[in-house]
Amino acid sequence: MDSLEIDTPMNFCQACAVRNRAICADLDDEEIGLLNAIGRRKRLRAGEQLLWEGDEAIIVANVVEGVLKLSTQTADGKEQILGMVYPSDFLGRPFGETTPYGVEALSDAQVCVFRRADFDRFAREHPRLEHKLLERTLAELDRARRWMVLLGRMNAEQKLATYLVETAERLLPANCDETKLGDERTLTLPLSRQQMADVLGLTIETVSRHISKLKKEGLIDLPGRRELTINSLKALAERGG
Amino acid sequence: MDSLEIDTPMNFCQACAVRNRAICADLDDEEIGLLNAIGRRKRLRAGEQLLWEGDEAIIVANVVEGVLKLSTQTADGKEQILGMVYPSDFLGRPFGETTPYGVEALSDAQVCVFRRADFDRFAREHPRLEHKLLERTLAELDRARRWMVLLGRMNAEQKLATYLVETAERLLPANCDETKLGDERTLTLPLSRQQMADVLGLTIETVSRHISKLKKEGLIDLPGRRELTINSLKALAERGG
DNA sequence: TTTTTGGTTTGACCAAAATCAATGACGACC
DNA sequence: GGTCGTCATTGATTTTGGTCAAACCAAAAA
Repeated sequence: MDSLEIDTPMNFCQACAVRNRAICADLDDEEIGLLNAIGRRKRLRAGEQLLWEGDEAIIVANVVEGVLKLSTQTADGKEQILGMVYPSDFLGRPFGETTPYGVEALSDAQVCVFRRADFDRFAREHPRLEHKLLERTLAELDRARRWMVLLGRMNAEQKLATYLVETAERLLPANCDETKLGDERTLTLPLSRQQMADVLGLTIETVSRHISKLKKEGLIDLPGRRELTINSLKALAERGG
Repeated sequence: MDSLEIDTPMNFCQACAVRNRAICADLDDEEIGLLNAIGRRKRLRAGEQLLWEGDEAIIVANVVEGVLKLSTQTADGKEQILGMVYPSDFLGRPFGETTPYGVEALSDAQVCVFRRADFDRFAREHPRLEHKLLERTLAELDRARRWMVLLGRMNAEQKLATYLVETAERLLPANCDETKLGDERTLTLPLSRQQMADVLGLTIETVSRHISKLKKEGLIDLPGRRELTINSLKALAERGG
């Protein structure tokens, strides 16, 4: 299957949901028009793979909608999730020969796809875009390094608590605190237990055990397998070290 | 102490040892002159700290000579080394408020230091420099992510073997192989056992034990505490998973 | 030379997480 | 409503790496 298969022409950047947050935010109308001409909108179903690890780096993309994971396999078959990308995030490896990780949609998703060669050329000719990309890449590097501390120096409980706090901060309605009740402290986990294990460098059993432990201790509740209620974000954050 | 203390004015980029490899490589003479005007050469002694974690991001720098480590502390006092920088590498956090890691010289070193504000302005006005910085940052992100796999999914032996192979590949004379004898397969380790532990997310005892194990098994020899002889790079690489 | 010092090695023991193995629960589909 | 398949939980056991403590060693200082 051709990975540049076109689902929808990307005609209307103007109406794009992430127009003001993605790396194209600083471009003027003329530039947007040019970018429009080299990009294509693509829809992905949950579970569909956009890029394979080690592939020639043919494409890069902007996320418009949905959540995707970046991940890699070890020689002995274990998986490590390297990062998650959300709407307005950029993915792929510009200015590189191969894509160093696989990309898979975790939910149904929409992305703007560019051939890497086209994108590289466009970027070099448009410093404002390159600047945005640089700022994002620097922020991503900071994030990867914080995650290195989690992977290298935290125990299972700290890893899990840190992950849950981070997830809550991203997904829970803003300025939610302990005083809120019910739904407002409940979120839908974007990852399965196995995927959490792959993010945290643990096994599924260890994740499950520590989630149960946090529940038993009253810090969280589990209305459903994919539902999580935070009873005390503060206490949870303290467990994160 | 003012961290912009000047040791030597950075007058002669032309004569700089890393002139053709650092991010300034693509600049023309006029641009180099401008960059020259905002940078200062600084010497560091082994063990001296250039940046403190959490500091306002006042400065960024290019490494001219020596090796430095980027590292961070956890709440419970453990250290995680996030990366090492070598001559021609860039360090610091441009376009950011705070420096997310401490920087310490592991050997005597020389760096070109810039006030962050000056550097940021210069970079925005010189897309060729920004492009170089972007390429480096992307490469660094790839490297950080590969390290995440090591930290998250490898056991102690795999971590150590991987580290030793990587170190050998950087420090051993090029195209060295098993057929070589004696000195040509021996290198000086740039890190102490404790620092290796901090890079690999282990304790010093575990590092020591596994080094002894690899020695007992004949894959390596230890002529001195800081000396390492590789008997079989291939076999060592296999241990790395 | 002897002493001191700091990094390193080694051993005994312990705790945490992985592994192995059932069992349980939920949703999709018939 | 029942059955299948997937995912999650729980328990028993093993393995790994961490912790604590002691010995070791080499280089620098006295």
